[in-house]
Amino acid sequence: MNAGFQFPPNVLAAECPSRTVLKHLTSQWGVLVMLALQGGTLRFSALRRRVGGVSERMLSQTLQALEGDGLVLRIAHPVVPPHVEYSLTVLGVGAAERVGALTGWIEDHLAEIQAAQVTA
Amino acid sequence: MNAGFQFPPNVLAAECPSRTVLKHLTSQWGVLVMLALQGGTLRFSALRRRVGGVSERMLSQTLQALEGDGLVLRIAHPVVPPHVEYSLTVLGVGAAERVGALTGWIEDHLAEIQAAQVTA
DNA sequence: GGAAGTACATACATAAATGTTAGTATGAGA
DNA sequence: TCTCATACTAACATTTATGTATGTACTTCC
Repeated sequence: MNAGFQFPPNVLAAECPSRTVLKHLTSQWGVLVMLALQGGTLRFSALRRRVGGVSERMLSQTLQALEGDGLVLRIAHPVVPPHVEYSLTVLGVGAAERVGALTGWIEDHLAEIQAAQVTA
Repeated sequence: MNAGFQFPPNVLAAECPSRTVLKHLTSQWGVLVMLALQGGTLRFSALRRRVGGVSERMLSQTLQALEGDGLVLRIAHPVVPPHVEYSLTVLGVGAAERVGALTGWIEDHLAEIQAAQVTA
């Protein structure tokens, strides 16, 4: 059924397949896309406006990676001006919660961090 | 006191300073180092052995970034064969908890994710 | 005596991430 | 008619991340 991996999964192990998922989720744009989709379904261009600084290319690549991991659902309506909607899968909602907890923590403690930066 | 940033902090905004901290924490090695230090104080070489795949160069750079954000504490004992200890600061403990929640989630749901990858 | 371990820095080289520009097919609005 | 918006892809250029090799100063173990 599965290849010869070590179990249970451990991200600290270099060859653990969880590393790939970790990379997708913690990539610069991966984090932000998950966060943006936490607010609900969004179209490609709306997502692009929501995530400050993403290029179309990066957004599309990031979405494909997350879709490939089963975290994001892509629904394309075959209409003439393209209409595609992105949302979180059930699995994605769980991941987004943890990602959101991290970014939320950073936002809440940014002042303290900046104070530490000056002192150090 | 502070420059002309927008408040409150918002990672979805391209110019928000929280983006820098996010980058450090979600960098490939940043995540893993925080995780490794969750288990307690470690010396440089022990840390290197713990985090599968890091090179000395990356480990040292990562530690410096995290130290600069006030998340990691570095204590150097001025002895002849160098002896340096790394640990999480109070601030770092909070960050590590969120990072750990994310990596833990990934490890716990890796099977589901892999199933989705095959199907998709 | 020679090898190995410690905690790095520095220089160089390469791999990976990201950005920029242009292009596609078509409909709506000025 | 001309431009804009949509959701992309492909090609190319650049920046950033990461790896590799080497050196250091001194000590301990074989």
